[in-house]
Amino acid sequence: MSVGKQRGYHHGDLREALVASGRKLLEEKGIRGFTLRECARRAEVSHAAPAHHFASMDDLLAELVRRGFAELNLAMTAEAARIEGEAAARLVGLGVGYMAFAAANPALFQLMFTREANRIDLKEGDEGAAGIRRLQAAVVDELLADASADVRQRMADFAWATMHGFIALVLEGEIGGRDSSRALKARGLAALAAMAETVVRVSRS
Amino acid sequence: MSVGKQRGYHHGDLREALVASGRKLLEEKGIRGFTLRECARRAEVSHAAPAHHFASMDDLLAELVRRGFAELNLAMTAEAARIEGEAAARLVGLGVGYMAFAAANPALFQLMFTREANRIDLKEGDEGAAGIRRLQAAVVDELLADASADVRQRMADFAWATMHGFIALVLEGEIGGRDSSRALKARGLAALAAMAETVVRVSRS
DNA sequence: TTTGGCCTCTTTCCAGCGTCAAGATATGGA
DNA sequence: TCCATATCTTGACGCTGGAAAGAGGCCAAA
Repeated sequence: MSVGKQRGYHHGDLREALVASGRKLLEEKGIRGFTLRECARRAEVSHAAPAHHFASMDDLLAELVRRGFAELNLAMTAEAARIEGEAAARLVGLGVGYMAFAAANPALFQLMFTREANRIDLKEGDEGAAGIRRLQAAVVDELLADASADVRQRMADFAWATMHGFIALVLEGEIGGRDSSRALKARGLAALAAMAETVVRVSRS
Repeated sequence: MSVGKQRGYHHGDLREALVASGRKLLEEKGIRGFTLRECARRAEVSHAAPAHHFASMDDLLAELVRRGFAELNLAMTAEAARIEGEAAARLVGLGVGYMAFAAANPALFQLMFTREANRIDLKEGDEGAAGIRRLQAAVVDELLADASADVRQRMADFAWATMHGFIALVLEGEIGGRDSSRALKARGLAALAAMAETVVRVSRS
């Protein structure tokens, strides 16, 4: 409903409208510039209306984070599926999907991974980043089928740390601040390649 | 002055007191729970007093970040200096210092590396994380003396990404959430070892 | 079709926030 | 000693998140 039409007393789908305006606002102003009242304003609704859909501002932020993880999962899965090659190539693919999502949604990504500093608690049933860990662990386990559980865990740590650290530093401008997008991608791929190579080497030892 | 003594109209060293109370408050409440008025309250001063020492709240936060980078630099330097071994061992040492600082100051560390999302701008002369990059680059260059500038840069990226990513994920509870401190350190050292080994391997090819 | 209950949204209010302006007070050099 | 200046307080403004109370529209049961 309501594309271009006048809306009456009821909004129609305020919850989704708040999620959409909230997400845009988060990217525009950063987490500290995020306000519930501005979200409501952009949804053309009174400042108290959101309370009927989200118990608090943190509740809306938690929903954004939840959807962010779902999308991140999708981005990684899609990129890995595009690759027909071996497990090592798929490991790189997961990293590419991870970085692509982060680059497209920098503020949301940073919020997803600084929930502690921002005191954002997910709901009970919400699994957070567990899906991402599972995606990676599956590929690492495939590469290290003969290794001990300990080695497999350590290589999964290492793989996640490398790809997470690289894009986190890029988002802060600490890596490749002046690089072209093209050059930056090359640097990212180089980091992912070094990571995958290390995992593969362990599998052969 | 003033340990246990009554203080008069003037505080004596309000600037340092605000930095101290601010840092504690940041760790206690997280970035979104940080308020200038609470800093002032803890320094036993009126809510408007900080304005004479910091132009704004962000100005105080920027000062905390600035000092954070200085301390991080020190922690890394000290840990690397403790090590008498080869460059590879010192590279691991830098990572140990990095992680130790982050673990001791989680909220500050996360703020230092999410300035973008938090819209914290450093002052003109402030070099931010450049010192950290230099520390790492020096060791990596030593290991890869014969390599091209491109390879050296990519290995520096890789080294920083791995150690940053690992501790960032630990702070979020994504890695080693249930581990003992001892087990967690072992996992961190394993990640650093895998990283250093990769850099060394490149130097031999 | 009418009616009554419920969900959605608005209005109003509160305390706390960052920041500014104006006034009070102490300090230290002339 | 005196006064300019730096430091701190008080009070005010508009903003925020949240609670409370009432108005408006929807829908199912009668």
